[in-house]
Amino acid sequence: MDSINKEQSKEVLTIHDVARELGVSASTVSRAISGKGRIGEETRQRVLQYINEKSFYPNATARSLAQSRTYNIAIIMPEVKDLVDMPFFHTCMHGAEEVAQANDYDLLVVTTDGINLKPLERMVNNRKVDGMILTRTYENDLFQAYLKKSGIPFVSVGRSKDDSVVQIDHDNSGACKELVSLLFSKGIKRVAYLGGGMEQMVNISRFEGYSAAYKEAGRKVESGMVYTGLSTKFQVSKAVDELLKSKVDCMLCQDDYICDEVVHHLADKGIAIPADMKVASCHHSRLLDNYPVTITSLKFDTMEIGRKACEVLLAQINGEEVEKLTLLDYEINLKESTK
Amino acid sequence: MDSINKEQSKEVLTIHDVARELGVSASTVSRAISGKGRIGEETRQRVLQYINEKSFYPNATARSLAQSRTYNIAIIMPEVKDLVDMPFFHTCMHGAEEVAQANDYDLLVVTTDGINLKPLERMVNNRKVDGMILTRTYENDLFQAYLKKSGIPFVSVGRSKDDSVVQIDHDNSGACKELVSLLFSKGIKRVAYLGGGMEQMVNISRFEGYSAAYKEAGRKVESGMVYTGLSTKFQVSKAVDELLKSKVDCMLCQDDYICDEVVHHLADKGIAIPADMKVASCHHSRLLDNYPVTITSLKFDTMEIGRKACEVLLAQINGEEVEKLTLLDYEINLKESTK
DNA sequence: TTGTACGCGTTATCAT
DNA sequence: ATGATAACGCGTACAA
Repeated sequence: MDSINKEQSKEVLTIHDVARELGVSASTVSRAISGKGRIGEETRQRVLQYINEKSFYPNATARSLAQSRTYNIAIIMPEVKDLVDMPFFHTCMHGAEEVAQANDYDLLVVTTDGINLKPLERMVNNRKVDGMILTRTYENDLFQAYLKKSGIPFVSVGRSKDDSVVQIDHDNSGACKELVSLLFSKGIKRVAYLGGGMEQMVNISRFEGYSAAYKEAGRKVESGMVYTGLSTKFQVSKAVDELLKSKVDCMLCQDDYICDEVVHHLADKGIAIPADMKVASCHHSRLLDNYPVTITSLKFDTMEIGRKACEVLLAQINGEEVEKLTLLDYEINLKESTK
Repeated sequence: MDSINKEQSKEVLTIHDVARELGVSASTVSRAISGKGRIGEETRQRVLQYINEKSFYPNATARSLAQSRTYNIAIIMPEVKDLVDMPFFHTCMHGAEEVAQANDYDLLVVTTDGINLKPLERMVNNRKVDGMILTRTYENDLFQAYLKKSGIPFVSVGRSKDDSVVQIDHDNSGACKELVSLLFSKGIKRVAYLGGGMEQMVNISRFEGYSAAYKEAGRKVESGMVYTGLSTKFQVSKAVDELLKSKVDCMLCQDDYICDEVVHHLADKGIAIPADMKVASCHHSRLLDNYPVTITSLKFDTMEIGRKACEVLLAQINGEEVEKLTLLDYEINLKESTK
């Protein structure tokens, strides 16, 4: 009587219920499910079939507690102010999620501005995740410093100044270098650079590539042809105006946001692309697809960087030795804008 | 000796360590932290001060197990194909996360296409979350049906055909109705409608509003002025071409994606907005900010819908009685395009 | 191969 | 007000 009531009142099955029903012990059921430890193939099948029939799913929380493993990871997302940044981070997140799911992991989102450590601390202290993915890196990165100190496994999407940090990135530097070299080889001599904030590593990498191309060509970057720290449309258009006075052949834009403004401003001025001015972008997005003239740009597989970051993180969580630096491939799309 | 070793080998503190150190019992520490149950103010302070000093944080997993509560919720995101959809869902997610964090909850992301139930089932079966937010609703919604059957608390961002589902939405219908009525009152008589797939509830709501405005004006919607199911640029431009033959005054676009194409196509045709044709959009995004002419549109606070959805879900999880339907406000921005 | 017993770190019930 | 003790559901060393 007692046992019947007990059984009926159970909302969901536990490993013990299954064990009792099958006349085996709970540990046997556990072994059958996890595949760890020796177990007779026959009983194994019997258990698996039963839990499949009854659609029993082991309690993830209990498993977490017993294994001190949450099967969760977190992805730290920046607060996106510019809409153009959103596709990158969102798609990256999606890639990470895909790999996470495939490994029976779940993905937790944490959004932070670039300053406040609180959300990170909370996540670390609560121990609800086994590791973290950092999706925007800075030259002086407080988040990395904190995570390193905390001891929690993490990887960074984007380069770090700290070599001990596990980094996954597109080869932004190599890509920009090759792009500029390619422009040179097409007879485009004076390539100007229009960039945003240099506190973000991705922007540093791109500028490095630009500089490297000049160096390899035996030339020096002319200071008058480089604009960085551009954050508003007005600043971009002003930079364009100044560059127009100094006889540049091509404007290389650090990202599609800047490129968007450059294209519009040139159009307003009645300057034809590519006849009067070449334009190229260090980052492609569909924003660039809306122009009458197609834009030469670098293309990175954003989903892939998310996937890779998650793969490396999981490997690290599993105690495997991982590469400190994983550089992903890029595509250079030569289009009309540099013809 | 034994106890010293034990203490030293501890990686992180537990509630028992704290208890032993303070000469109290574990339950007292628990009470001090949770605030539940009676406890002397003096000891309470003593415990709180100690755990603050030692920066002790209770193990979230253990707490989950004991309370059968995960302090996690999931947000189900659609796989975004159109870039224009991304801001909505991403911002909505951000809003939800904000409220979640504020309530000591964490947010898990699950991306699904509109068909495959597996990711949802996995989430439900694993019991890693206390509830879910559904962010895209369909007229015939398999996800809602499944979640309802599963018994897990959930809310939907967007309307549902099922009245028993807890829904949070902008008043898309009301907004569209008011917009069209406003256009009528400005002397704009023939307002055409260009919309996408009618399997999504948001699109159904908008069209309902459009129809309602006609009805209120004592007029009937002319079938030749309504295009739905538009999904490619080509389809949109073809619809525009056809409408141009039939003397419409204004093209009302269901979303910014369609509006974008309409604006571009009209420009290609040399048709001036608003002189030759008025244009309005049922959804605003920064995509619309890039045009030479500003576009009349509806504006919804996307962050707010995410926040609200999370609030209602948490209330529901806490066993509170919640409204079945929460409609959020909207803004109508009258701009040049309908002057 | 299988079962027993204990640990994982809390919360909650019942005494005191 | 506080403490002992039993859950919560699973994993695992150890024993059989």
